[in-house]
Amino acid sequence: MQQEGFSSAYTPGEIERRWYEAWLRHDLFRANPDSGRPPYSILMPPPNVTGVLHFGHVLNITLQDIYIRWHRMQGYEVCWFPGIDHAGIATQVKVEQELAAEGVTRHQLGRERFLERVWQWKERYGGIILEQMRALGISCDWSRTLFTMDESASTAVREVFIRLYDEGLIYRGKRIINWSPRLQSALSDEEVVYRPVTEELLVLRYALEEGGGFVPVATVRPETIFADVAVAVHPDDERYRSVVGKRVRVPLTERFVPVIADEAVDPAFGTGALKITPGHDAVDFEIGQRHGLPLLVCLTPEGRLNELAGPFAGLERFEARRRVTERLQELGLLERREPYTHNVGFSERSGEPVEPYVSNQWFVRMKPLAEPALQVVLEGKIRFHPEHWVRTYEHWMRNIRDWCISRQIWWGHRIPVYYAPDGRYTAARSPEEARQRLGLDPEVPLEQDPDVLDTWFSSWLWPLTTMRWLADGVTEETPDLRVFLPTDLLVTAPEIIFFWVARMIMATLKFRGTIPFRDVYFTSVIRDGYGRKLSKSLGNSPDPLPIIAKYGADAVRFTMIYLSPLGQDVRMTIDERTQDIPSMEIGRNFANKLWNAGRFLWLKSQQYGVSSKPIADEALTLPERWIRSRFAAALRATEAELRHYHVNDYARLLYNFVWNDFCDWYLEALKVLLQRSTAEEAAGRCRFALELYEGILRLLHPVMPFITEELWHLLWERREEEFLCVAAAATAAEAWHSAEDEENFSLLQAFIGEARRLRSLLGLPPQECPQLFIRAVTSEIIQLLGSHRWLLEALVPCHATVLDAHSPVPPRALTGVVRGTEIFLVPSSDYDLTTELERLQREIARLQRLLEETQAKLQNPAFLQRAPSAVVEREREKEQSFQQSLAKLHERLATLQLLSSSEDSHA
RNA sequence: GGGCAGAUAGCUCAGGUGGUCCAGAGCGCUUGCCUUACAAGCAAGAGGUCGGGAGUUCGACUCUCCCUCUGCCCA
Repeated sequence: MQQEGFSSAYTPGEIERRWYEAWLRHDLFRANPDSGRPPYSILMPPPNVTGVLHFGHVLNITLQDIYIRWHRMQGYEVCWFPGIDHAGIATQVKVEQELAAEGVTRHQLGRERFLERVWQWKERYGGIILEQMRALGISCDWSRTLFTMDESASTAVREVFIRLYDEGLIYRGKRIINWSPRLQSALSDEEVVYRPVTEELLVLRYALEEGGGFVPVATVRPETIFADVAVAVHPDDERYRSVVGKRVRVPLTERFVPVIADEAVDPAFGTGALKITPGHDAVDFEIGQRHGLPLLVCLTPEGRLNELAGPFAGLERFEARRRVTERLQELGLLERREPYTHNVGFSERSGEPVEPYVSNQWFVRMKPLAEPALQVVLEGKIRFHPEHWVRTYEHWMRNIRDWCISRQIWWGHRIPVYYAPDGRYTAARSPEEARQRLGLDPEVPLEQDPDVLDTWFSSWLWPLTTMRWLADGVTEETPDLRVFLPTDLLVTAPEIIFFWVARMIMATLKFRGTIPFRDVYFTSVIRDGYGRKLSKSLGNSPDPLPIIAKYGADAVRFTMIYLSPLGQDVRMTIDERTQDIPSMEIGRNFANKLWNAGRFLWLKSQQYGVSSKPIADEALTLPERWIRSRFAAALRATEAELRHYHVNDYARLLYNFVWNDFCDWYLEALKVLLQRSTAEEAAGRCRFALELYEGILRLLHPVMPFITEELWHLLWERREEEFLCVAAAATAAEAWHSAEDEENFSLLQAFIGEARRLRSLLGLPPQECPQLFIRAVTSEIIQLLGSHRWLLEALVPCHATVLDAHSPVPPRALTGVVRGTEIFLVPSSDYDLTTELERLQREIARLQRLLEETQAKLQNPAFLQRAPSAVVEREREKEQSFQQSLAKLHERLATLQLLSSSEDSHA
């Protein structure tokens, strides 16, 4: 394409923009359910419409893209469904903030106009995150993007509500729910976060009606006494046995309430006697129901005391607590007070403590839905990765509670329930249908429920709505549903296993009779250098876009994957001042390495030419056969790692293969090899190298799509409309694997390594070539080293001579032993032998220790008797090899000692 | 309070089914090098009683139990 652009450093920016644009222009990501190819599909967890890209997304999205791209190259018909979530409360809060800046409340604006504002806001800011994701190169099918408030999704939501309502699985009920006084809305259990708070535990005196004393009652919420309906003790509690059944007076009121006995009371807590306030506590609510107690409510939805509180009415709840406590003290009804730390629920969205509150809400009966959803996971029809999440899932599913789906906000799917003036109500698609269902005349006015549905009520239908199920309210079958459901993989954060994953399983089983996905990958949680979750408020959640701009999308993708082991959190040091992530250098350096390997091959191709066929197998040298065998192994291993969702191992494997095997050894060998070849051979070797390198690009494409696409075009004559993105995956022939070549080459590597070690002791400049003597013991080694002398000489570097076992060697030399074979490096005359003497002595001591350990084992009769014979045999071999090496080193030591003493005497 | 995960080199982490190279990588550090692609690099090196204790075993970083600490989820 444009080979003059092969610079010495990889510059990602322009390349990434160019290729993403080209992929989109050629419509490479659009799925065709009718292609007849085997399908592979993924549902993208829809980011919130209010969302901005953070590193959790980067990891999540990259993981999905890897699997999508990998399967695309394997020949699957791939479909990745993107979308956006309307994020009810989060979005409404954002827009209300905007209004607040203008000095307007949503109530002043009214429902209609407020919703218009939200839609305007959505048009302006919604989906920015999808734009941001494009910078990562994700290959999802943009033509299928769905917004959870789209007409089609909303229709399906309404139909599902009506179906469940008709089946009796959705009901309206009075329940204690989590109420946010600030949001004026119910919250789901999942929207409440618990934090330890130190408050005061008060012991109050509830006077016995008959006189003669008090029952001491412990509470942290004195302001709710106005709604007390009983005092409860444990049935076995001796202290209170005599008062059970009697009546006590609620302090500050004229009311008398019974003392009851209930198993739920913990006798060890406080005084063992609790006030029962069913209107303001979930446990009390249940106790109240068990004992048929009345229900009193003394707080308003705004969190202020109501008329039940008499003179305290109108006070805000925490102010009320102080005032009530004061008054109790004045009246001598406060026995004692002590600090008490307990967990208090806070609203995740608005931050204030939630108020347990009795109100009319809509619920989904979960038990019947949970049962089959648990089974498909326990039976392994859906597999979790890592597997341990199954236990958490099971625990939750077995203890599941009904799902409160109504929210007292305006932005969301309005509950399709209509109320008649006579108080009757029904779910319906329209007021007309509601009148019909209720048997009312057309002119009877109806009122629609003002509440909207929990955001997750649309999310749990995601596998269905993305594929257009009931998009028009009637059509149950679509091409996408037929081909792409069940999807193959879901990649998501573990914290939404209950909000989302579990409920999608329930909904898809319920409405489609199938599982929504086969594998679920729970991603790592990204943390900063201190182990804290990344969050905007902590200032430790950098914007990925500048980091992508700085290091390149491929580098960021690669680093994230490289650092993310399955089931383990990821720690990344973040520079809080510059918002930089230094570990991104891993990926950037690797990309640069890959780039330069390509540049090297390109330069060599220019120099030697490239033949149309690679060099014949018979003409291949050991380094070439070795790297081909290693490539075959890397290919097999990467596929296995990806299949097992060990993505970090996939990245590490390729990193090590490219860097250590391909660049450090094969390319270094190739430099020498090309010089030693005829022109024809050299062109064939270039061809061979290029084909191998192309295989590497194919292996790396799923994780580093841009740089691999660019190199794929730079190094070959490609037509404009050819893309690595849709090319076939790499392959390797069976015959490429050769254990013998791998063994022989690793032997050469060991010799080169030892020689380099000796060489570095001399501190020689690179041009200088010392003499290297190798005294080989077997003819195989003599043969191997003799025929690869050129490789040793180039890579050490040195002048090498291979000798047989009994040949003399120069007395002044540094010594090493590689698997029983001695090597000698001859230093220049001024080298101080004492350094070498000391080194030899250390080496001897080290081997001596090892020998002793081995011998200790071999002298242990229990070991000889019980250990498997193969293990014993190996120990014997070790013993022998240590002894041999020691003998040689001792011999050297003696020679050198003699030499150095004679040198001393000369001096 | 219930459940789960983890504790290995200064930092971040690898080390299925116990013996295999005196425990590995990257970064950082030390030394020498701008050596025919890459200083975002090359070569060599230092650095760990594998959280503590007990047990099982001929043998434990690897299995069991207890303890300590860290984090997460749920109530």
